[in-house]
Amino acid sequence: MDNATRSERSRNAALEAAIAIIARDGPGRLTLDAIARESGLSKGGVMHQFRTKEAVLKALLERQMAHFEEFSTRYMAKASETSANPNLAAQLATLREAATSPNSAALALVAAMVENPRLMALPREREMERMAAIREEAADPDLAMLRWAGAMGLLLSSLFGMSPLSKGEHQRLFARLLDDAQWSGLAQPDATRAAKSGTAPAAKAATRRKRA
Amino acid sequence: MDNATRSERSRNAALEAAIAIIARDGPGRLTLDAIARESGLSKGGVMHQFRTKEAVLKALLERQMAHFEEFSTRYMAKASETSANPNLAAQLATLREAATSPNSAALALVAAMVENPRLMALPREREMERMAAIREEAADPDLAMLRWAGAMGLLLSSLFGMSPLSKGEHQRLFARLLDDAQWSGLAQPDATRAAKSGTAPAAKAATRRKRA
DNA sequence: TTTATAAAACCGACTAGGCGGTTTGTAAAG
DNA sequence: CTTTACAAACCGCCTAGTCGGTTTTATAAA
Repeated sequence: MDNATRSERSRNAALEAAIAIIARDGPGRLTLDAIARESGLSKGGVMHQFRTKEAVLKALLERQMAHFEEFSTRYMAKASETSANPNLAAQLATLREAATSPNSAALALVAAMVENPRLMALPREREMERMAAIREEAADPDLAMLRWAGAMGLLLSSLFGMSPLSKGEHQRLFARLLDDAQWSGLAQPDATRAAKSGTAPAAKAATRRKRA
Repeated sequence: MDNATRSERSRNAALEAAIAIIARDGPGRLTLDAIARESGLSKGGVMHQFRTKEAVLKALLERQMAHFEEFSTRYMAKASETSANPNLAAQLATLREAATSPNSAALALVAAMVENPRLMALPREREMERMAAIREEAADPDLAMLRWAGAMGLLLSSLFGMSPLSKGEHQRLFARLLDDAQWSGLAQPDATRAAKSGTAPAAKAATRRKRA
C-alpha cells in the first residue's frame, strides 16, 4: 500500500475512534491509549500521526468543520435559487443536520473545549464570517440572528443531554425556524429599530420572492 | 467557631474555588488537588466535606441551580403581574442572567457533563417542568419554545467561547427575546397548527394586557 | 530485475507526573 | 473523653509523551 494512503488510513482510523469514544463514553474518556485501543493502532502509531493529543483534537475539529462546511455549501447552492436568505437557511439546515447526525461534530467541539479552550478560535472565526453573511442578506438582521441562536440552542441543549424536547418536537421546531413565511410578519415597534424601517420594504419584497 | 458553620465555610470555599478554576482554566483542569490549592484547604479537608469528586460536582450543580432558581422565582413574582407568560419571561431573564454572570452556572454544567453525564438528569428534569409551564401559558407554544431555545443558544454559544456576537448585540437580542410585543404578530400558516387558532385570540388579549 | 540504502510507518515498553482516593495524625468543638 | 474538622503524607492507577527497535515502502544504482 502506498505510504500516503497508509498514513491517511491510520489518521482516519484514529479520528473515527476518537469520535466513537466521545460519543460512547463522553469527552472525559478520550485518551490517547483509548484511541489506540479503539482504532486497532498501537499507541506509537497514533503518536506518529499526531505528535500531541492537542493535534488529534485539532485534526478532529477541522475534519468535522470541513464535513459540515460541505453540507452547508451544498445546501446553499440549492437554497440560493429559491430563498431570499440562503446563508441563514443553510446555517439552520446545517445546525439541524449536526443535531441529527450521530457522530456529531459538536461532540468534537466539547472535547476540544475541555482539553484546550483556545481551539475554539477556529470555529468561532468561521462562525463570524457566516454571521456577517446572514446579517447582510437579512431584512431584519437581529431576527435572523435570533433564528440562528434558536437553532444553536436546540442543537447544544440536546447535545448536552439536557434538552427537554422530544425528537419530534425537535424536528418540528427546526422546520419552523427554517420556514421564512413564519417569520415575515413581525413588528419592530421599538424606537431604536424604527430607524431601520427604510430598509424593510425592500427586504419584504425579497422575502416574497420565495413565494413565487 | 461552631462546627456547623466551620463545615459550611469549608464547603463554600471549596465550591467557590471550583467555580474559579473552571472559569479560569477550563473544566478539564478541575481536580481535587486544584480545589484544595485554590481554596486554601488541604486535600484531606476537601475530601472530608465531599467524599468523592462527583459529590463536589453534584453540590456545585445544586448550588448553582438553587441560585438561578431563586432569581427565576423572584423575577416571576414581579413578571406575573404584568406579563401574560411569566414563566417564559422568567426563564428568558434567567438565561440572560446566567449569560451575564461571571461565575456562570453553566460552567458547572459543562464540568459535570465531562465528568459524569448522568448528573445532567437533575437540571434536565427541572427544565422539563419549566418547559411544561411555559407551553401551558403560551398562545403559541412552539414559538415560546423557540424563544427559549434562542436564549439558550445565546447563552451556550457564548459560554463555549464560540459566540460570534459582541456583548452589546447579546444584550440587544436578549431584550428582543423578552419583549412580547415583538412576537405577537406571527402568522401560523401551517395546517396542523391552524387547529389551535381557537386559543390564539384569548392569548392575544392576554398579551395586550401587558401594555396596559 | 536485483540489490543497497534511506525514509517513513508502526510497535510496545517505559517514564515522570498528575489523578482520585486512603490512611494516619492532630487540634478543636461538644 | 468522644466526635468532628482538618492536615499531610501516601498509594496505586492512569495519563501524555518518549524512545529504541522492527517492518514496510521509496529511491536508485548496478
